[in-house]
Amino acid sequence: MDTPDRSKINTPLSQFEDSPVFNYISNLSPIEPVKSVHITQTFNSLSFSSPPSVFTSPHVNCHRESRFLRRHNLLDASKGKGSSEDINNVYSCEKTPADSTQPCHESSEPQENTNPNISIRDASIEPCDENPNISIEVPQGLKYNLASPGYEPVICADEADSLLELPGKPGSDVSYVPDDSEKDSIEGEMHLPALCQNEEKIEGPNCGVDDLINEASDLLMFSPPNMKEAFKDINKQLNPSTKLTNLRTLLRQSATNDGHQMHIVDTVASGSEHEIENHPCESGAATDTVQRQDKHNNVALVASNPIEKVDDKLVYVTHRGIRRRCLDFEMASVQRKNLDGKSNTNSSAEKSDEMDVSKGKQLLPIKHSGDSRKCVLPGIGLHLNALASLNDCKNIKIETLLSGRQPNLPSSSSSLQLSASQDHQLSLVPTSVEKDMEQSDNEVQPGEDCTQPLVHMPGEDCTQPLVHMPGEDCTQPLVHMPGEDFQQNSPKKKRRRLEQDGEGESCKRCNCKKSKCLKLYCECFAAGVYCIEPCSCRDCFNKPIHVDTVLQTRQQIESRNPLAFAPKVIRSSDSVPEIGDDPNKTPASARHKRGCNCKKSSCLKKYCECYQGGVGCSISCRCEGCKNTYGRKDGSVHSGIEAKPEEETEACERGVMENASHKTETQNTEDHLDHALPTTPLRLSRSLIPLPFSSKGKPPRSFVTTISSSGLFVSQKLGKSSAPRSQPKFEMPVQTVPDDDSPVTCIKTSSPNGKRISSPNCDVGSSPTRRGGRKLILQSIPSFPSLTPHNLRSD
DNA sequence: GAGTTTGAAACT
DNA sequence: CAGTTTCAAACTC
Repeated sequence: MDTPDRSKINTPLSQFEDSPVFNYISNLSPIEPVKSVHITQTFNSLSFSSPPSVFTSPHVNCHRESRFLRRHNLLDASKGKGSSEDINNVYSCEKTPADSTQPCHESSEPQENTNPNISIRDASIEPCDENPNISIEVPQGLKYNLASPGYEPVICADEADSLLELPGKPGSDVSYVPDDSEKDSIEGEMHLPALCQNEEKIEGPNCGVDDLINEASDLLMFSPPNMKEAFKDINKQLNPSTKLTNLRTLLRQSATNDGHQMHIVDTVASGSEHEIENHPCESGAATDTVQRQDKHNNVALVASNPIEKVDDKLVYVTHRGIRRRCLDFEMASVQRKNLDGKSNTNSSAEKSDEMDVSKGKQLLPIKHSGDSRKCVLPGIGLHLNALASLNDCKNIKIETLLSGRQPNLPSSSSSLQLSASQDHQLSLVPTSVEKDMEQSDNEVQPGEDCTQPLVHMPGEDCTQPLVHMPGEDCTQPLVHMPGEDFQQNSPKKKRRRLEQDGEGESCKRCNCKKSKCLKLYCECFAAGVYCIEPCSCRDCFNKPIHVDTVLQTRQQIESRNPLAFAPKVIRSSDSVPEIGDDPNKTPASARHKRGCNCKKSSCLKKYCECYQGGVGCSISCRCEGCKNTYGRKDGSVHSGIEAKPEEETEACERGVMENASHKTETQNTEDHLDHALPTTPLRLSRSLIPLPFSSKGKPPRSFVTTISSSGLFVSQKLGKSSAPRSQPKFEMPVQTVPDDDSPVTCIKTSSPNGKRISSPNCDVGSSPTRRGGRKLILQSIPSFPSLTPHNLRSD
């Protein structure tokens, strides 16, 4: 693949050089010509792909997440194929990411984050978000290229700078690359004009270069592999052509910087692709390295790319979509990396891997996080898991707070039906989540065990690794990743540890033997998450491969009980304690949706879902001899959460307490940091929460809710600040506001009898439910812009 | 690690 | 809707 392209590229370049036009352009700004060409290709591919991706079914989401694969595929595709829809999707996704990176918004993040990791995360994350939004965004990307000048030359320039000068070089390369892509002659034309415009605007000395660089970087983002080739060719050609002094300088810089650029670009574009990034980084060292990288990348891509096989695709995609899946997917890469790292000294490729590890420690982790997140998003669409996992991760890190977002995920998943609207929602959710995640990750890493994140990254399963990492052996995830079956790992121990830590729940690990992980017995499935390696389940169908089965099963279950996947615990207090109180008579801030039915555990053990969720029992509970430390059914314990400490004797409680303290601390810190970092969102997302909104949480709602939820969380933070919560499972009320609220209220309202309320009806609207809705709504309203819809709904 | 307890989920 | 069974987590040893 590469070879032919290179040859192609070379010829065009030489031609350009010879042409007077080329000279003229070079004089003005060497980049321009290149850009025009390059852009055209990129856009073309992107533009075409993007729209489909957006509208595509849930799978699309997954694809989005699987940027790596996509990229790889894209690369391959661009070189040779580029036929499959998936590929197109990938492109679109990539585009969006790239675009995102380019655009001031996205780019700003990377820039802002001095830490490579952060930048990467953001980049990776952003794309996902954007993707969802996307349908439109893709066009934006195009627009950007075309209209980019208008879009914000200044910002772009800044971004470009932030991206590094490297991009500039790459950009040149990129431009060449497009040339290579003979495909888009037409597009090329289109782009050219745009480029011209850009150039004109750019005409400013600095601006021109920066812009070019930016664009180039963008291009690179889109097609890293091409970039490499382009670089090679460019270097060769450029060097010969003395005319392009600027280019030379750029190239020289690029030689040193390439690695950085590549990293950035790759990270941003691919998000997850360690491999790619690594390669680029290595390549940065020397052009030769670039070639190697190209090969290496290809290899990696091939290996990693599941796309080749449909099943593989699904798997990978889903994985990305889902943390766990990401683990699998990434695991392979990780293993590779690890292997490379170990043996790496020899091969450049290996070096690249090492680069990832060493250099990238920051990057990798970030990337991983980002990837995982990304994956999550897709996963979300397919399965709630992703979200949950994300949340889990966040929770793990922060462990504190909020729960909020997962619900959204579930809802989306619950809907399963992937309507365009849903997609959008999904996209939205992910974005917020991702941001949060990113933030959290960023923050967390530093604060926590940075090492862990690094470790995780590879596997990423944010859920576990993150959790484990800190306390346990971060390495485990890696180990698992490789492919093992979690079975080997003792899930119980892990769970216990996690639980003790206080947040084990976030990382769901099941041990199902007969349910095939397709029933609510399975925690993973119930949480809307795919089973991961750590799981010791048997005959597990709760895997990306069996997406269809999972979805169908979910639908069936939801048909029976719309709230089946809804978060079991609702926290009213988090966002707005006061509001939360309403629903329940019980003091506890949060309430279990259905309420427990404990008879022997006195609601003092994890057998009790309320206790397990860190919430007090409510009227809806039918428990006997309730002694729930978080709040008794009779309401004796008012501040259930606060009360916890009293009775809590269990390690879990301890963990909770600790977590709570940590949470409070983290929250406080985060709150302070919120401005700088999106920590808040992170918290939210991390908060755990699993997922479950689905129940009724219809995807669309989740959408809205998610957005609003973030706001809610924010408000919560501000309002409550520290109230520690130990709610592993719960999701959050706020986010779910619409959905959850109804259910919650229903629960509460219905609960009087003491019987569980399945409450499908409740959602609709019993008066009581309205209350819950109101509360939630109120909370959400302030926080989010999107509130309007909610309000309307609530109304 | 194996076995028991527990309560939710699923089934009738 | 109630009762029973199934299931897997939680817990104990």
